[in-house]
Amino acid sequence: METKYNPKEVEEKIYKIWEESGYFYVKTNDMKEKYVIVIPPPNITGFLHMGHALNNTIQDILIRWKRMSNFSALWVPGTDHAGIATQNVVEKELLKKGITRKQIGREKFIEEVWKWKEKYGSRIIYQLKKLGASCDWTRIRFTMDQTLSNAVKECFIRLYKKGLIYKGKKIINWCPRCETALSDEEVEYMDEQSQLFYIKYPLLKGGYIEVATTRPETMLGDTAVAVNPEDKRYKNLIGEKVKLPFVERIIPIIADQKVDIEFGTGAVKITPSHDPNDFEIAQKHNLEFVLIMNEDGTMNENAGKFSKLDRFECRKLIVEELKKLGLLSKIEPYINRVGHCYRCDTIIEPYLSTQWFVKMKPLAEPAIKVAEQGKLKFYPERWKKVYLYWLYNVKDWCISRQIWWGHRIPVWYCKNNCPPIVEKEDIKKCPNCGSEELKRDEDVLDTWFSSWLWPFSVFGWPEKTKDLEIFYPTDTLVTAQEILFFWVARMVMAGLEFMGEIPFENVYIHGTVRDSTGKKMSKSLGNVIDPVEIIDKYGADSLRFSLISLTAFGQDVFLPPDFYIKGRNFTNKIWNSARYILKRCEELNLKNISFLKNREDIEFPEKWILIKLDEIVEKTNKSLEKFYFNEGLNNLYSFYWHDFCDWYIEISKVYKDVDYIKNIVIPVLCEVLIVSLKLLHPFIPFITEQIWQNFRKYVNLESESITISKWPQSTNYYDQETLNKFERIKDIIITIRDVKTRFKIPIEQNVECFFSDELNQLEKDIIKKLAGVKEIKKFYIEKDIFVRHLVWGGLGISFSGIIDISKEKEKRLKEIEKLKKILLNIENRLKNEEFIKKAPCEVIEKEKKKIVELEEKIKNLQKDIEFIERRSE
RNA sequence: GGGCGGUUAGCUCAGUGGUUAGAGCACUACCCUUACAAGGUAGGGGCCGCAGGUUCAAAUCCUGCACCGCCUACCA
Repeated sequence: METKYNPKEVEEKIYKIWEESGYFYVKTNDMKEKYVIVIPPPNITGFLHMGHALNNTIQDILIRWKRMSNFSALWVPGTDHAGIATQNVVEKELLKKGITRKQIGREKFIEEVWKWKEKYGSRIIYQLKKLGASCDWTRIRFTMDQTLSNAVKECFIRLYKKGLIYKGKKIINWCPRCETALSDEEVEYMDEQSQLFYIKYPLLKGGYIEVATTRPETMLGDTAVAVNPEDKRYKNLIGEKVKLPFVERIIPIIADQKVDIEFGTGAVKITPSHDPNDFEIAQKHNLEFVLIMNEDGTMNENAGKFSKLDRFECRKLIVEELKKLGLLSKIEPYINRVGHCYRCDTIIEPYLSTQWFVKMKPLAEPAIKVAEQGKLKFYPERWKKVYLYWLYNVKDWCISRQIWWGHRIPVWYCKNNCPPIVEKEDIKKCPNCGSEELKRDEDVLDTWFSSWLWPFSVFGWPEKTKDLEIFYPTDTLVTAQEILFFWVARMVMAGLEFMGEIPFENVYIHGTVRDSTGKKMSKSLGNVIDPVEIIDKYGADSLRFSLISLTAFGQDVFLPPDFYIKGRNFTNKIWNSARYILKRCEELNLKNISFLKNREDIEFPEKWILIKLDEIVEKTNKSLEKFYFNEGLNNLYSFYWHDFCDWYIEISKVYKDVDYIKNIVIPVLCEVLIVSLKLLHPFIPFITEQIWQNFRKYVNLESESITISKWPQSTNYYDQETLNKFERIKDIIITIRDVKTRFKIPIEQNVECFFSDELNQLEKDIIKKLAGVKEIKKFYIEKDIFVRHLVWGGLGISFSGIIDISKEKEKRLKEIEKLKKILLNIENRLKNEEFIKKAPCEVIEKEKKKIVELEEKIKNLQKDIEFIERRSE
């Protein structure tokens, strides 16, 4: 074994073995209790980023833990076809060759997308494997697979027949660059510095009414001006007519409660085809609908002389012309929220359009119930409120997209105006009139319309497959807050609607990974830390360890650029400690080492580390059960490094009795190592597997791979006396080291020590080795001995030439002062009747004990001072 | 506007009412002691954002405030 751990050599090789051995494959004919996670399918266009790394590490921890705990643990992987994103990527590729999608046509374009998918679509899968994800790759799914497409069609048809899917003309979010409708969730709002324009609209009877708007170009589509019926300023104008500048349309002034008297001028222009509120008002008042834009964001013929202009060019021009006409009374700076396309960042246009919608209220009701009743659990729980709030206010879901890549809507229209035909199989004839002149709906479905079926479509729904029967519902969903509405809420609705059961019981929502200043990591900000780069340089284990160790339960994590160091150092520590133990096995030529069956006849250091080991098993289980991954991992870190390496392994070097070493020390070292490896394996799978393999030559290990080994159980091994004994030795050693450091005596320079209490030979040997002591003698006071008084007794250290003894006195005086303060506090607490009355007994007992301890400590310090004073006389 | 989260060591963060508030990194001193310098030993460093309150007891619970971040909403 090398002195430095080299993850690069190890990880790739090990992953291959895991995959080939089929450890991640779950057989349905040999089922134990199941534990199922379906992956949040990454986009085929995606690259692994820190968010993925965190998300998938957490899933892997859960799955590996459950797999070792004797569950049939299934993690279903897959990818998402990501309609708009993928279409954009492929379009850009084609454009490099000077080809547009419209030139080659729909069929050819889709072929191109499939080609692209075959080439690059599994990039992210490859990266997940690098991370160590133990998915069952035999069950990998893609949202455009035949079976999943079938599920989408089935879902569409069922909802359509139930009247939950309808086609309607409404204001939707339109992306003029992607030239498609978007759902409300796909729009990202950003506060932007814009302007509020105050425009005078000429009244037919003479004079003006002034309106305020942020989008003056939409005035070309105005069909009314609205005021609040209570507004005294405008009461007499209600029913009057306005002559709209430029288009010269005569439009009415109407009254509506919704108009805010306080805002702007109190009069609002109504553009029913380009604003959701105006749309509603227009419906109520039977106003005209005038669409003034083309799908690409240019003005259409209704815009008169402004037609063909881009919408923002048009805005500029309109403002100029209004100025010329003297109709622009003022411009105020104004901050408002502007919607952007979440795929291409283009400013969204609210746009009147005919689209397909899902009626959400009936689907939301059961999804609300399961959360309210606590059947669906959120970790951290606060997300339940967010989830419910969204569902209480849910609006209909616009599911049609005017793009080519995706699931095409299974609807045909007959030339003879028959009702739309909704069918799973492609049809040739109208079932109504027999006409063969049918036209299929051009649109495809929102990508999330396939994702919301994911927890059962991956198992073959609507076919009644064995997988579906066994694995649905799944157990835990691990995801980020960003897609709570997009995906989680909708999956719950779909699960309840189509399967009659929630798709998962636990929703664990982890934080967002940000840079060290709190910003989201994004390519455009240039603040991205690339996980793949870190895996290549320092190993997946380093990345996983550092990420999990830093990420508190449900909290966002701010990553400093050197965050991987903790994991890198720790894996190296594990590596070297294992190397040491292995070397000792080798030297003694030991084979088939078994763990101790009998823990009676062993010395206290062995007992101590085994007690500590038992304790860490229990702690780890508790942390994992509550999804407190960082707590679990940091406890393991501290146990392994500080208890095991710093203390026990060092003590293991003390023993000279070869039989005891062979029969007791080595088996204990091996047991602690192996059990620790198991506990660490879900977090850092590669290095733990590699060491497991290295030890198979020497230790009787239950399985050929740690991946399929048995998860440790605590045995309630405990003994207070051993713990006390160990603490005493620790205290003595630390004190000697401290004194030596203080007096600049090198650790390796052996000194003489004197101790008043009894010490057995083993204890003496341990102290000698770990504190650098030549000999330990019975305590007595002599001139050139430096004395420290411990709770356990007087400790003297022989030395020549103390450098500054007055500093020692000062230090003790300071310490006494501090302790006296604490002592006074506790004494007052104990004098307090309320405290005695109300505090639990054990707390009071604890406080009393503390007093004794503090008094003892103070006494010892005073003895030290007396000694120092006597010496310096 | 509403909601949620955060504010603890120089930095990134733990701390789920009960000792004298912790970790990693960074820092200081001494050590290449044959598992490990990606290491060892010892150490320095905190009005726990501010102001009140509840409690025998508050970093922890409550209220208000300040600042940072996020999510949401039809003030055009």
